[in-house]
Amino acid sequence: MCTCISRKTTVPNQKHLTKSRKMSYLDQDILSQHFQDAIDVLQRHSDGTQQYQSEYKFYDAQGSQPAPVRTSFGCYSSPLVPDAPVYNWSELPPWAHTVPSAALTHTPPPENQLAYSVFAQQRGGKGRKKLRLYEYLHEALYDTNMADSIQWVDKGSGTFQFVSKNKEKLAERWGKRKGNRKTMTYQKMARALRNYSRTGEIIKIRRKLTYQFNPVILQRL
DNA sequence: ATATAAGGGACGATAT
DNA sequence: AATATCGTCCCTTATA
Repeated sequence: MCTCISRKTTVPNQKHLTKSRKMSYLDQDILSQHFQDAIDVLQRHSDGTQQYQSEYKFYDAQGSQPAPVRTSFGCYSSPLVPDAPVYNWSELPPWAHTVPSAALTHTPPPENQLAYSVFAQQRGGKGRKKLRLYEYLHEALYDTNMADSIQWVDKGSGTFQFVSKNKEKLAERWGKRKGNRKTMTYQKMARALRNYSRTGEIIKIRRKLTYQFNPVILQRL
């Protein structure tokens, strides 16, 4: 009884006909990915997962303007990992044409909203905008209790990674935080993350469960 | 071959 | 009323 009605009437085999992506990774990609893996391991073994936590308070209300230094453009890959670029920008990343041009030339509405968002949260309580997913993720990345679910791969470049085993827990918390009706899952959360790839807040990089903040967004968080 | 991760279209829900 | 931002579902494709 009460079986869920199939909510959708999609034609299965027609929808995805248009997408025929050229996959077949280049050897270079695979190599860099393996390099990244190695470096990741090294990093964790050397300085652990939480590095300098104190100086990087999120949403800290001191001096409403942290004097943003946006000079890190032109090299999105981290200075900490010279040999293994976190992202292969030569492949025309999603925000190569959206973010830098938009964000740096004429400050689009999304950023204004973002600024407002952070501002509103600082004021707390009233007029507070809804928490955005990337804000939550950023917050979680600095939450030691979440370290088993999400962690930085390279803080400098804004690269982070979900932990396969506990990623559902993080998703669940996210859903509760938002007060969703149903349980949030990683799959659904990742769907939202994929939307970020279009808008540029966060992109997916070619490592398992690994994403990267847009530097512009990151420095405002 | 199987499991898991990733990608994305379509549409609903909710706050702004 | 319109839009932004997901949330939900569901299906395909890619990778390990």
